[in-house]
Amino acid sequence: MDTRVQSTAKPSAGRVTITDVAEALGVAKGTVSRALNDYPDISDATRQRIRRKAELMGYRPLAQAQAIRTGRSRAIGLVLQTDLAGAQRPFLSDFLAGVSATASDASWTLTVAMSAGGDEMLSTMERLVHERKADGFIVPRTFADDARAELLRRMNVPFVLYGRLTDIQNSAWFDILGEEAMRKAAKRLADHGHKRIAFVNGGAEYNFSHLREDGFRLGMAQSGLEVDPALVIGGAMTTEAGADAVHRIMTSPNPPTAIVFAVDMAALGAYAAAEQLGLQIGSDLSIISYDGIPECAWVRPQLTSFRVDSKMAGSKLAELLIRHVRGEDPATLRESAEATLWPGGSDGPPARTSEEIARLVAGKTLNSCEPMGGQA
Amino acid sequence: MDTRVQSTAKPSAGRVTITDVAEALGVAKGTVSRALNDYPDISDATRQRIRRKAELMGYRPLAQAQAIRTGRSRAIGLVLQTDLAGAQRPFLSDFLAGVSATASDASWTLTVAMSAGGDEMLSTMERLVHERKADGFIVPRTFADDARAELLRRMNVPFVLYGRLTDIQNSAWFDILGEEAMRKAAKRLADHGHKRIAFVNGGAEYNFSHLREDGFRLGMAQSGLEVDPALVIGGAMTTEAGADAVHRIMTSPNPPTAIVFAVDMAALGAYAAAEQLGLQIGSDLSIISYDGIPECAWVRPQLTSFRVDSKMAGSKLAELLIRHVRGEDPATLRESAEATLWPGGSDGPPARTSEEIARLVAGKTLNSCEPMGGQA
DNA sequence: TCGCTTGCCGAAACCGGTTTCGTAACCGAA
DNA sequence: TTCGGTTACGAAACCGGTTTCGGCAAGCGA
Repeated sequence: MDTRVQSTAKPSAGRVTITDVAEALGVAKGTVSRALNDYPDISDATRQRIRRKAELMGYRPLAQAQAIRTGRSRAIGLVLQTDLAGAQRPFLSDFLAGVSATASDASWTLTVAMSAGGDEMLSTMERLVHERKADGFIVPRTFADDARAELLRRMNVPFVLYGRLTDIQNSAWFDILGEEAMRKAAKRLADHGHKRIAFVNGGAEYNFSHLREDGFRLGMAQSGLEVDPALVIGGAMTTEAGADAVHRIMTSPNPPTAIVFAVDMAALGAYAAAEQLGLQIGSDLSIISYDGIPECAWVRPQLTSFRVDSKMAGSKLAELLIRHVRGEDPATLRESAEATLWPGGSDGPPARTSEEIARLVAGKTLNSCEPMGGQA
Repeated sequence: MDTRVQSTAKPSAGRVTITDVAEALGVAKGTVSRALNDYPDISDATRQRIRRKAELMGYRPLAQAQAIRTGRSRAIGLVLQTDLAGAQRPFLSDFLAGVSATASDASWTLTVAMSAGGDEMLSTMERLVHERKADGFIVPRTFADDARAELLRRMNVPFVLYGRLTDIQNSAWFDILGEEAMRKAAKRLADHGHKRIAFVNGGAEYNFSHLREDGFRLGMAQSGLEVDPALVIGGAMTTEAGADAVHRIMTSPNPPTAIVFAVDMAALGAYAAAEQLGLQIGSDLSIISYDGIPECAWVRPQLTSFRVDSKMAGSKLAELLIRHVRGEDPATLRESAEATLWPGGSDGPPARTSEEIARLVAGKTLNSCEPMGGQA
């Protein structure tokens, strides 16, 4: 009768270790390791035998244990900026879903940290690398001059940028062609019959802002329209900033009949501003934006926007990073995708001329102007 | 020929290891380990000496290496449900910020995974445990009967629930007292002068739904009002479901003048429904909700809601989990907090009686009724 | 037949820690 | 002075893997 007690409080509680597999086959554990890792000095017959047995026993190597020798633990690092919580809120969930799905499929995991910007973020990344909690990083929201990329390059840690970098550095990236969307937005408005079209850009510190402005200008040029420098405003990343920009633009002497926004959050500010100025969005003022955040469907009329598939982006970035860590040349790890137009009711043929709008607005602006009231 | 990319550099590139510290002091590395881990058989003098030197050299133990012996890698696990992406979107960013901040302070890290619900989620958690990528879990959105909690209990893995559990199981949790908010919401509406108040609840599978309904009923009772069973609808977790519920409630023979919602996402649906029915929110129909998601500030009038501090919740949960993993009795690891009222313009004294509303609505409902048009 | 590769695998060192075990040195009591 | 018991630490085993090293046997050309 078997009277053994199972109370072994070993840390390997229940796990199948490489030693178990080796003993079951009567081979050395080094042989098992080499067989599973495709070393060339293991015969095909033995490799097959070990493979099958390992599979059968449900052996899965412990990433931790591998890491202390190899330095790699199959973990993707993602450090988010705390003070951008509002800006990333709409995307984060989808983005994480994409990253996580791809990571899981490859038996990788995802280590997430949030920190303030600047040096704190850099030291967080350094800590994760030193503690081997991340083999490489996804770097979201690439800055025109990105300290994170610099740090990682210096430490020789693989990374993939979400957003291209201007300088011709040897880095991997995935990006959505925002400039193409901006070009199409300008053309779409021109096709509606708009002549004076404004552009509200995001922060100049982000690399995408420059690209999107280029795209807008290209679209205008292709439609035979001129860009009035007075109608290009930058730095609008929030609803408040967007509302403020719209207010300034629409109260100028020669207001536009349409506005292209680089980011949805700014475009949403147009609704409050338009209400204040007595303008109807979709007729008096057409707007098209970019991002495709769910809030687009909240406002009336719904915001026409170019939708970015954040889940796909996360998935792609994870894939590129894993390939990078596995040794592929980063220069070959560059991909892009396009945003797709989601038409709402916020754009259409101009209902009034610039002069009519100016008169209309002039009547309203005698009152004080508070960009956005309430909780936000 | 071996084409794999072998790491040529030492894995410990630049790191200070325990051996470095031991050699620098001329002691055995076991001694360093015991000194830093507060073993009782190390003299105070030696302990101090080692502590100082380790600090000075910038030694930080490698969680991975510790893990293969101790089984713990100082990592918090968080598995999110993919198909709830929409529902968690508003909170996720803040929540992660809280978890991450507390984790970082304790030199812990956060491993995030997303998966579909059901068995896939359970096996994801199992994988993370076996691979030692998580020492314990934060379990968000507790179900009334929660398979995750069961699994973790069976595997003897520490976890902390975000949301109480009904059965008197020996588990740790943090929770916001939603029932208290619902009670206050009912009272506030009663104080406005409302007599007929409806309640739109979340899904019955969530434990919080039962608690919130109890809170609503308590508030009604305390205000001397009766709850009409016809005015209590459950299962509304999305905007569409909320709009649908409002439509059903307001087209009933004896409609209410106010509605309390268990979740903001459902409450937001009231705006579309009210517009369709020709009702003014804030006067014809008062609504108060719960969650305090940023979208509350988007709608007009702004939604009065009880705001949950998700960042604080994440932070608390992380703290409780770490203490749990460190050995504290889970029964002592239970905390709660209250949501705070954020007044908007969506509630006020009733502008019409139930009969007037019924007549008003009757005139509108001749047309077809589409709950929500557009992209969403 | 001999010597030399070459293929294949076992043995052992190693990674960076933790934990067990054994013992020298010190202590107070006899 | 001797003896038994602590105290405090070194040495070594161990965790679960990877990687190096060396040796045996088969294969090959001379």
